[in-house]
Amino acid sequence: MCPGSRVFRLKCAKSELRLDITLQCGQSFRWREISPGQWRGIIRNRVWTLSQDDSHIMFQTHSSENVSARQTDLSKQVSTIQMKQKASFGQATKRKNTEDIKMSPTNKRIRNNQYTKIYDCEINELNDIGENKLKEELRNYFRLDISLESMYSLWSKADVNFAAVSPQFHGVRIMNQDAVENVFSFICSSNNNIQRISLLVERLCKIYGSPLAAVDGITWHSFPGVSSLAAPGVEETLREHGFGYRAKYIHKSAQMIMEEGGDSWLHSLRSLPYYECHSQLMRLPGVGAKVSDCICLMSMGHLSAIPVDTHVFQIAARDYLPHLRTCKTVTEKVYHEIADHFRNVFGEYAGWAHSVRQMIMQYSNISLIWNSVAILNFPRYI
DNA sequence: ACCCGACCTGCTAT
DNA sequence: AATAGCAGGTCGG
Repeated sequence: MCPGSRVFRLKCAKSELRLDITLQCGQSFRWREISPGQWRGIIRNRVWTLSQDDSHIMFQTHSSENVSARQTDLSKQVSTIQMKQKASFGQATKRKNTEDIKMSPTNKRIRNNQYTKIYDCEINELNDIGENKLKEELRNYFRLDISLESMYSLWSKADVNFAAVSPQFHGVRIMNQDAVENVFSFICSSNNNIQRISLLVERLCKIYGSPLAAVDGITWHSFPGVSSLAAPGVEETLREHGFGYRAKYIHKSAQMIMEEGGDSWLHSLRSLPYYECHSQLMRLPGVGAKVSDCICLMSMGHLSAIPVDTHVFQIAARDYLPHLRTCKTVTEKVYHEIADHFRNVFGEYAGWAHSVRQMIMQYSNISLIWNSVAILNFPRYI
């Protein structure tokens, strides 16, 4: 572990949580394996490092105390200007943002590293967080209040395929993610691969997020607020940064969320019944049925939501619903038929069960491609 | 109601 | 060395 901040232990059997698959299976796109068995990422605007043994999760959090002190006056100026721009999104002109885009790579590098000083005071206030509160955040993020062992045995009874693949892969969890991060990450996911999704999400944070802490020389940024993604010029900027057609979706969705009432509107969807939540999210540009279900499942607390992607469609047609083999495309009707089928099979936590099965299958396949003898590792990103 | 092509980008496999 | 093919989709005709 990185020296400087204290390492805590949270009692948690490995059969209840397996970090490697859970963190790298395409739920969240911001976790990195910084050394074997050691993961670093962000929960609730704090940088965490996690590892585990058979009985405990070891964790530590990182604050900007660790940010190296090198900072020039120039970069301070740059960052102050940037902050002002961010703060006054309402009055920000398109031209200001265009200037932003055209910054030289050097200036960009300076800028990206250097909001830090400004945030020091805020972060230091956060330092006073007790061990118990951190543990609570961890429990909440991984939904540790739900016992997985009993769920696995339930799901194994419900589905022979689950029973077949699950024994070697206990502890795969659906995380309870931040809704804003979830929405925009999965807008990035359309017609895309995990490697590039991770890259885009990281880029989004670097451009529009704020620095949280520098750890081992790497500055970690918060996920951008909705208002900064709704600001003028965002689409153009994101296009220049390789987001392709998703740039428009991100910008328009951010604007729509702001019109509806911002974060509080998004969070209020949690309390709607699943189907209503699902259709409300689908109003956002770039959010179709599949992405909406990802969000329902991973950040809205609707654990019966089943994201049906092309892969799920193929498996469903092959192994469960043969009459769908002739379908050319996944229409809304077919989509719901597949989702409803798995909800009937698995019951209340169908989305979790189904995702675990998919992840395991995917994990196994990918590993087998990488090493034809043993199941070793998930591919590393970046 | 269903089907189809277009859409950005970057990595693979010919 | 160039180029089709494709990746956990979405949208509009």
